[in-house]
Amino acid sequence: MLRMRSGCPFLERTRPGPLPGSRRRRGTLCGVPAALPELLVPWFDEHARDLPWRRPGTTPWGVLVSEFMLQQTPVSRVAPIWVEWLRRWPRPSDLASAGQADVLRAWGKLGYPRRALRLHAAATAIAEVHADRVPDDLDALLALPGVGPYTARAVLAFGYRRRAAVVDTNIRRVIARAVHGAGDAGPARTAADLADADALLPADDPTAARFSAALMELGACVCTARRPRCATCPVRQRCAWQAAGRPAYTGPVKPAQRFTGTDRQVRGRLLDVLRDAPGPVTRAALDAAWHDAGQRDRCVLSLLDDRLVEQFADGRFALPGESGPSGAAGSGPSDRP
DNA sequence: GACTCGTGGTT
DNA sequence: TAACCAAGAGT
Repeated sequence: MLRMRSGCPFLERTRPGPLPGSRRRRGTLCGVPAALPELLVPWFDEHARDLPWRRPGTTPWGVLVSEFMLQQTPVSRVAPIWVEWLRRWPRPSDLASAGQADVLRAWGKLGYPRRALRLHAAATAIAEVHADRVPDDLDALLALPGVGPYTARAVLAFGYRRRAAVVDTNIRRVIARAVHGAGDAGPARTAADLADADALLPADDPTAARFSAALMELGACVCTARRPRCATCPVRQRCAWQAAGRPAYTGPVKPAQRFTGTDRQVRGRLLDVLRDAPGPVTRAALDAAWHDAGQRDRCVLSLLDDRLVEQFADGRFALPGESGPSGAAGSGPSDRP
């Protein structure tokens, strides 16, 4: 049974009967909450940030690249890298033709460099399997490496202007507050989160796509995690969290993620050495990157395992695909640890 | 479902 | 200033 929570203005039905395809299970909103799109889309028309991947002429490929880069990485750091990538590799086949070492260097310090390899692999698949056109089909997108539930739907919505429920950290937070009246989203409930987001979407494709972008923008710029700017929020009058007196988040607290001293820091240091080097480096060069030999070796192994690093028969290390010692037979990357 | 995977700006 | 946070995906 779906129960209307008190003070939840977006749960008002705007159509008399059940909607086609709507299911009345827990976590699904009943009816179309029309107020949210009508408030948010005009606000977005006026306040949307001028991000490079939102400019006219951006292709679905450009959108896909932006979504890869934006996975867990702030807009301000992605923007300049995205511009350079799209200038250098304007089509999937252009990226597919590049070497992995060049791709990893162009990725720079965006973080999570496995994303760069996955994007390269996705570009290869798009070029070879999809005739160099980014798929506009959900399952085909999900089959691409590095493309998960969020990115696949984001490409549909922002690349093809289709009605697709995108669920990211921003939208989860906005829904938690404006719709459910909670202080924050809490742990992901994938199916229910998707149903919530879908229930908010207007029926037609372009408006739904625009609305999804507006929801994310609201979460990124107004309904922020730390200090939400409720005074300037276009949804304030209809926000369940406001109506409830902005109660504090009460759900489980996720343990703070550390970085200093972790394998992630060590891997980052090691990769940084290889990115900055013009070619293969000796083990001694990597030794200088981290003091703890045991942890260092473990991280080198994991980088080799992730195909972010290669080792040559002469013992030296390099980014994948980088040319090894010249003229020496059998000097290519070794599969041995 | 809990962990892991980079990096740097903000509070 | 240490902690929090940022358009998630893969295992």
